[in-house]
Amino acid sequence: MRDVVSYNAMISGYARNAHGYAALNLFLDMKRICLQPDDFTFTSVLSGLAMLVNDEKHCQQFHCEIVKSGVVSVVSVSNALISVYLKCSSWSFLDPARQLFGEMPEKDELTWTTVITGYVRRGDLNAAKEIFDGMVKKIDVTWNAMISGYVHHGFIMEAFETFKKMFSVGVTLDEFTYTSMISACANAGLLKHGKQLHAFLLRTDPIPEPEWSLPVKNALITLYSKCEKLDAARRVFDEMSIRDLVSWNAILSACISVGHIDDARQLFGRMAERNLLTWAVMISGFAQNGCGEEALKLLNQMNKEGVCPCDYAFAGVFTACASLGALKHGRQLHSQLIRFGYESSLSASNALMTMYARCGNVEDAHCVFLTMPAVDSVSWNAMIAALGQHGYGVQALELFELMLSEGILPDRITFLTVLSACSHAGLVSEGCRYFELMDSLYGIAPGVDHYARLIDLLGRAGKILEAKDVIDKMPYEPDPPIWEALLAGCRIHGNMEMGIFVAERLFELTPQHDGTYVLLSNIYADIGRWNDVARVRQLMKDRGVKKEPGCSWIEVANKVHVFLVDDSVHPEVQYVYKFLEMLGVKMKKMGYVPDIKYALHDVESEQKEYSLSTHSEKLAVAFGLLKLPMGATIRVLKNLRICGDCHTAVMFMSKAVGREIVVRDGKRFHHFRDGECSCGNYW
DNA sequence: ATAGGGTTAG
Repeated sequence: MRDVVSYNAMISGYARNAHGYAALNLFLDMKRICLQPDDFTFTSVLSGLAMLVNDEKHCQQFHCEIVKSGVVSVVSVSNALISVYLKCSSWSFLDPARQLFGEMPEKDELTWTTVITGYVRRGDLNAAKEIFDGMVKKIDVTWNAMISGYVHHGFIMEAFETFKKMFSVGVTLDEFTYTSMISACANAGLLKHGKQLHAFLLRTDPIPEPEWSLPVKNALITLYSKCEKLDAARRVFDEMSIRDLVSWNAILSACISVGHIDDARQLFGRMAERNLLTWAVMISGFAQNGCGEEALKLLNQMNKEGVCPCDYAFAGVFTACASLGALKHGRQLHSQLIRFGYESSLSASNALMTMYARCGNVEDAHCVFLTMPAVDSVSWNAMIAALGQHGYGVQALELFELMLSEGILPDRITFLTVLSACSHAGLVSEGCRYFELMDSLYGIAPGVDHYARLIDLLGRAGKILEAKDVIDKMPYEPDPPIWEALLAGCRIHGNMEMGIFVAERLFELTPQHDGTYVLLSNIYADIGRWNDVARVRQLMKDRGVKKEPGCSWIEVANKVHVFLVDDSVHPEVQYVYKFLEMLGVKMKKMGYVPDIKYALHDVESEQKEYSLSTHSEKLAVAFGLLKLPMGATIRVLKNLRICGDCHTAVMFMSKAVGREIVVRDGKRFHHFRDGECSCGNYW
């Protein structure tokens, strides 16, 4: 015969196995045959319902039933009811839970802890804390729940305070406590504290190290990884006797974050099991480390293996397309993104914006920005940066002001992009003003990287002495980017004396960096001191410094064509040379004079002109003119900064052929149209 | 009732 006891057994069996509705049906069944449910029945059905998401209707129904049945004073029943209330996503369900909690004549640890974790999960740490403080007999789970709540919501100080208190009142720390605290240290980059926890765990924990739970060790991998201690992370990983997917993903992202892409590739290959996270990490890892093609291939492989890419994977491939300048490919992926239904994904859209911008297409970037259903500070920063890189300094600042007026607080990245935007557009006084405001109004202390932008801004504008003055007074030791910015200013404005001084500093700091030699020799070349040019070149040779070869590329018919200086590899390069020769005649008639001083070599003038005319950017532009359909914008990408002569030449080309030409160099974008460049010769 | 792995902006 079916009696209450047998129903209860079945219901609790269903509930334990997450069959909430099956449990519910049995309960209704009981009522149909007029069996009176008891407190155990209610507890079981409710715990089944708690496993379902967001069943608000049954929640309220049960509340009434329970009150009618008179079992509301049974602690386990009320506990279960509270827990179901707290699983509902709507805020209006907090109040009945809270009220029930207040009305309970008797509460146990579970009651308190359930309510606390309910609030923690909603991110209301203050409410959680209030209840926590009112709890007299706190158990370890309660402490751990509070700590993990603080950690998850970024309240590191509070997590530490709670941890200290827990320790001082003599509650035994368990692996939950350690895991949360170690991950707190990882998030905040607190290596010292993290290491102390690790050591403390080794010294005092009764559980021997090999038997520590996986989460503790996984958290340790992340701790060392986030603190840039790859060796330590690797050691933890290698010494684990059992590893799960989380361990593998953790060590994988550890390798990627320090740029060890070969190790990452190898680990990825060795993984017996992968999930969406694995793929996404690997794809963006490739993208960030200059392996764009591999990132794209991996997305294909993912599809082939029947794994549906998540939005993070898309963010990764957009980053890849951005660095490759693969606009067509990026567009195709954009439509795939929409087909997969991720168009409102924040991270994918942010990456998408940058993809369009870095492929030379600010308009589409702006379009993405405007149509995003929700934006965050990353989106604002990306759009401001896009405008700045393309030389639209005024628009960048307007957007920045709009951001402020919408109440979005700028962060340190925002100011980096704002300062660059000013620098590219020659907005000196504006840049200086924002630099001041950064600290005084927004409380962001400028970092050495902000100073480098300021130096760049002043240096480009010819305010070399002011820039030097800033360096002398700033609260940092000048690092190479600071000196490089100043040297570039000296180069533009022909300040030889300061240039030599700065070059000396750089020779001390980074003797292997080719840029210093190139800039210094250009300074000498500007004023015709060919002996010094030769001396610098010799110095380079003696020290074994190789100049990074210039290379440019262009996408034609979904294929990327790469050109090197004096290219002889590209199958159609001979046509390109011929075309350039013809075009050169027309350009010279229009007034183009090759600027020979940009050649590094001190050779005969005629040869100089020849060697200049074969810079990779000219080849790529010419190839685009030959191959792309009439009227299409030519988009060329270059690894180094565009040379002065090429810049002039492309201006003339744009006029001679009546085409728009966009060149992305190592620093920024140049939009050539009708003989002019968007940078206003200011780059 | 409590724990571990990710993304996008420079």
